[in-house]
Amino acid sequence: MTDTRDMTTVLADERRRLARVGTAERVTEILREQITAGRFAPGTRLSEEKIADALGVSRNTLREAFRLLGHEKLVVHELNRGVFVRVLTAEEVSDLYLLRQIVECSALVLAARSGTPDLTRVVNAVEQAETAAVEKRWHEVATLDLQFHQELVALAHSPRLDDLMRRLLAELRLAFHIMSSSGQFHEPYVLRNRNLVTLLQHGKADDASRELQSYLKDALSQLLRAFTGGETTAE
Amino acid sequence: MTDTRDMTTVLADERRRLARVGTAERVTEILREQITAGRFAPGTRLSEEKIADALGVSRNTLREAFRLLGHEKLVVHELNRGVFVRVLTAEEVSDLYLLRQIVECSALVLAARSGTPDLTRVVNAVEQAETAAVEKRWHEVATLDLQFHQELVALAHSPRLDDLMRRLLAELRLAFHIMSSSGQFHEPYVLRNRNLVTLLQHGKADDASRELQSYLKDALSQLLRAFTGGETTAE
DNA sequence: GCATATTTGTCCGTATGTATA
DNA sequence: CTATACATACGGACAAATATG
Repeated sequence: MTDTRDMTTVLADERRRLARVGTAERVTEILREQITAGRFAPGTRLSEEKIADALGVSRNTLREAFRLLGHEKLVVHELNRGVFVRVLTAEEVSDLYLLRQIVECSALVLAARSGTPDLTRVVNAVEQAETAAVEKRWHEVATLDLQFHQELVALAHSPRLDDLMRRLLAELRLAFHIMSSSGQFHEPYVLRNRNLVTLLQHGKADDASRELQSYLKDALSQLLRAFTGGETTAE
Repeated sequence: MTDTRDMTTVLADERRRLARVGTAERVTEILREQITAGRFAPGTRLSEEKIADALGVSRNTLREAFRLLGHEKLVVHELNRGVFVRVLTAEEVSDLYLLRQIVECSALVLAARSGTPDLTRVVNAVEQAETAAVEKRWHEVATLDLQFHQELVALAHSPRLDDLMRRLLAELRLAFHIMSSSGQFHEPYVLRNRNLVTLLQHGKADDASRELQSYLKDALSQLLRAFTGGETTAE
């Protein structure tokens, strides 16, 4: 068990081990990307045979990928019927926002509790979103808005909280895609994001937490209106 | 699409659909049970061939179960080396408790916010734990303690929060099994559980939340001492 | 450092069961 | 009710990586 190899060799080995992923994982990533990007609309059935064929992998491997996506709640698995891109109900979206509020607000409080947080990544996300909004690049605005919130949670330095937030946002993308113009949806929140940053920069974490709470409440209302109101078919 | 069947037939069909699960799911349940009960010690490698043979399922099916357990973080999957029962580090246990505190305390606040919560299930869990503790049935005490906390979260009526808590506790069991006497560990907390219930019964949800916070802080310290201190081999 | 045995990763063919037109 | 399409599960095969002596 004694390691006769020098440090660089060991690290190179580790790196290879971490970098290398199996086919199933790669397939999972591809499908996740397609789903969160909205290219597979919610409700779509994902045929085992067609996708396995298209990606050039066996059905066994694809099934492993489906299980993983099912656990991430991006697809639902109906026995003997196949997997479908998840269709969120209004209740589920509400529940998601409840959890989102808990996670994000807790993260802010935690971040402030352990000294002054480093806000550079958060600030970066807001600024990029601001310029993207000016240039009306809505798709980028949406992506950067979500990244902003991910960075907010990252301030708490908790791997598990980060992971939880990542999954939450992936699921929420499903909800956004139901709306016709998922891009503009995020636009008004860029301003409020900036506001949040300002509060944090002045050490007012509790105020930021409260503002974030009402912020998310508004966003949820807007989303729910899109659900109950017009059945705005995407694209 | 018109449904000529009567209501009871339709419901019976639905019921069957919900109840039936595939082999992979059943295998997952069996393994989860074995792992959380501590019969597979953390670090143990789970051989595909042996387990598939023992359970009478094919390797492909077992692998699907492994993926599911991996996503629940009960096992880790090392490429070309197999799956191992997860070994938690001290950092991971701390992080786990951080999330646990967020989830449980938030649940208490949420429960109080939406009217007076129904405490019957919570009370039940405490009382059963109390009698089990008197009779020194430590294994039951442990189970009931965890159930108590699950019921606490259930007060918030959030499916997602429930699910999150369930997974959290399953992972925590891995940590408990590292200690020599995981049973007695829970004993002092039965008293504090009763205390929490009393606070809730008097509508003092905020006080309960604060008490729970220091409660969990103590439990974590105790756990970490077991980690860094004696390498108490299980059994 | 090398050769070997073991184990996993991936794919295929097939038989069975299930859902739906 | 039948036929078709599809998912489920199995067992076998071989390649690739790992562990062992």
